[in-house]
Amino acid sequence: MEPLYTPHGVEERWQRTWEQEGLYRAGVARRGDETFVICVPPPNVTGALHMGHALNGTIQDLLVRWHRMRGFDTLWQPGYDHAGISTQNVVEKQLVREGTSRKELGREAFVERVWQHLEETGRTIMGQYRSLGASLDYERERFTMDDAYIEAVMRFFVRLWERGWLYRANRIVNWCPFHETAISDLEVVHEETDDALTYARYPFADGPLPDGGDGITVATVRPATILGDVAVAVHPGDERYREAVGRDVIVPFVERRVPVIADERVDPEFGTGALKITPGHDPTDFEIGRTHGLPELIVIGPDGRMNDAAGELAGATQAEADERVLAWLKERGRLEKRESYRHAVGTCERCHTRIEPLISLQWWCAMEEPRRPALAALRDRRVRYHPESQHQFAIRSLEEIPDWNVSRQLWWGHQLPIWYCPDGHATCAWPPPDACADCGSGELERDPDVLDTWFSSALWPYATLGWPEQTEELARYYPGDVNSTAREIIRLWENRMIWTGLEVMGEVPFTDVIIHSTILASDGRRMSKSLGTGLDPLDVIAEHGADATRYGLLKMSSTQDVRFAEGAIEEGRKLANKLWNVARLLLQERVEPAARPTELEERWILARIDATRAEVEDAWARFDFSPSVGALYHLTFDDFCDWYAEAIKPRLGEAATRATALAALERLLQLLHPVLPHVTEEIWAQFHDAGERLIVTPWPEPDGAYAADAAALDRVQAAAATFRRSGVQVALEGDEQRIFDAVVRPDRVKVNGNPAAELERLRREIERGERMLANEKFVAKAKPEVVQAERDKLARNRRELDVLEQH
RNA sequence: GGGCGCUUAGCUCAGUUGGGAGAGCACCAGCUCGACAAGCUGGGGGUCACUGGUUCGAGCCCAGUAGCGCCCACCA
Repeated sequence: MEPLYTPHGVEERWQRTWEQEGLYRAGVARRGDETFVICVPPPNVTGALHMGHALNGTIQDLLVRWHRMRGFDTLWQPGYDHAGISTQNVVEKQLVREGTSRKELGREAFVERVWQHLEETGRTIMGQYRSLGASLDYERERFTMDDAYIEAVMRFFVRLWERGWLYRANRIVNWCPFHETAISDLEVVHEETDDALTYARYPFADGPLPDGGDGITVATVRPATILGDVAVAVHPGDERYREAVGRDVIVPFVERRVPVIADERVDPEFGTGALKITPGHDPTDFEIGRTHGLPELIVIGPDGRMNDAAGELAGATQAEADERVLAWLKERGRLEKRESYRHAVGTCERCHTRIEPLISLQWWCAMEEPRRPALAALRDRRVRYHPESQHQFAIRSLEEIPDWNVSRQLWWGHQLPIWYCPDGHATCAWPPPDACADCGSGELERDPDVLDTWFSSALWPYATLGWPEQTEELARYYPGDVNSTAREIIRLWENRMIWTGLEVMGEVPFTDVIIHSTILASDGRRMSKSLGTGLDPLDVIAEHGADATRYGLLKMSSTQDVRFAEGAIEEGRKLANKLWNVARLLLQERVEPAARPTELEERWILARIDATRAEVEDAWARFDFSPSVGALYHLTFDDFCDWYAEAIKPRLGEAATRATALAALERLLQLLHPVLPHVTEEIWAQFHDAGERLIVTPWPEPDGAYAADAAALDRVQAAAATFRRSGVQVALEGDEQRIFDAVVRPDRVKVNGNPAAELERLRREIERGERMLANEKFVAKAKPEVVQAERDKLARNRRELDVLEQH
């Protein structure tokens, strides 16, 4: 064994060994009927592991390794998501670089091309999980586009249809002109953009008002949409426009006569307080239009250009149309002013093209009914989000959930199981129907749209187990236990798994959802490729090792945003190195590990290990990881190495001492294994056969045999501190003196303390205690045990002061 | 605009029901003792963002202020 532990090579070797020996398989170490199931949030096939994945993977792996050791039938389900729009986006951009396009290729060839792309790049992600030491059951990899999974998606869609929750409707949607598809609100990202606010004059159609007003000025950032105006709206309480409401104005450029209406959704503070209403191209206007029964004019097409309804501007880009409209206004003196205006504009999260709000015919899933059982489950805490604040957020999200637009005008994804006959009847069925359910026509054409990619993700916990087939695995492993993910996925994924799980299986898919921290760059900014603040976890692993990376990530995780701290990773590396070296000390001559403590320090370390076991179990059960790794660090460095190993050094030649030491080391390695799987397994292998791997060894049982000794070293440690600070030895007896001599080595170590400073410190403490106890209100009102503790402390300090003063 | 969170040592962060301000790193000093490209020991360093309040007692509870971050959001 080398003095410096180097993870490289060691970690890869164990990752291969564990997998080859089948130790990642579900149920491998089960010793009872209890199951523990986590499914990994399926990463996008196109993506690469980022720091969030690494933290999430570490948390899940810790829980899985822990439960595996506890004898649970453990399943950690891996897989990928086809990531509809993201994947299509990547391939489409490739095609653009190659000088061709999706449309040139045609749908079939394009989908073929996507599959090719996945062959090349898609399968690298699991390799990244392997590098982290993630003990997923890799043999069970699932993909949302596998045949069996497609079957599940189709069957689920038909089920929703049969429930009467699916409907087709024209609504305003977020339209991405690049991908030419609708996307959900959750896929829109708002970006600050510099725009111009144009103030345009709309004259009254029937001449000036009695008070002399001859028109209304409205403000818009998109002059081209003036062509689609069907009204001008003002706030009902706005005195400025009291006379105008009910009259008509003339829309510029198209010279259309439209009414002035009153609606309280108009903000009288903004612009002129008058809003032009364009139901075809603005969500608020759409709502107002529907309320007032206004026509819905569409002047911009799916490609983002002006359409035929725009007359002479048909085919123009919006920028061109803006110019033409502005020129028209200017010529006629209707352009009041233009001012620069910075505001948030919705863009497609994948291609960052400006979103075009568009009225479009889409399939929707009504949410009123399906959300109900999920809401009840959250309120009853049959599912709990951690931390609690996220639980509240999840509930609010379900309370406010809008109907779900499930159709996408993409080519990559699950095509809707809906067929239309020439009469326009829609038949929803799977397997594909032979005839129209309404008229019996055999001429059926399948709806070209595909499902929102999150539709298939929503089925992940049971579709991966074989649903809709009633497989043994589904019966055994559903419902699962824990799901762990990032905050922004709560509405997209978590809540949807909960309601679909309740719908299909009648039970929630898991009982706990861990919403892990977001890891920010070390300067506090968001980690992102475009900002150049991203950090590749594989680089961190390459530099410090997977164990250190895991330790560091767990150490960092705490509140919802944490800064990446390399120091935390370095701490993990030091812990692995320390463990390695104390093992070198204890394994110099091999004996059979056996806990037969005869000495005080031996009972003490066993008690300390057991106390830490309890502490760690408690923290992990609460999904609180950061303090637990700190406790393990303290146990290893301070208790195990600095006190226990030092105390037994003089007796290391005795086989019995080493046997107990190795038994203690075994327990230490077991506690550390879920955090640092590789180095612990590597050390374990130094004194165990291949037949007994640490990864599947039983987690230490509670062992209260030495609990009384947990505090036994307190006096020795206090004496050591006094000696080191002052050079004065407090009298000890027997074992305590022996341990003191072994650890402190008073005869060989020069004291660097300062007796005067120690005296002063003690006097200050005593004075403080006396002051508190002299306070009648404190003595009267504080809890009795607190008062007693103060008295004890004061007495102890006085005794120590006596000893010091005598020297 | 709404929600959530943060503000504690030079840096990154812990501080569980209110009762002696902590860790790791960095820095300074001493030691080298049977493992530790290091380790061990000790030390310096903090108005716990600010202002009020509750309390015998507040980093912790309450109200407010300021700054920062993330998420969400249809002010044209």
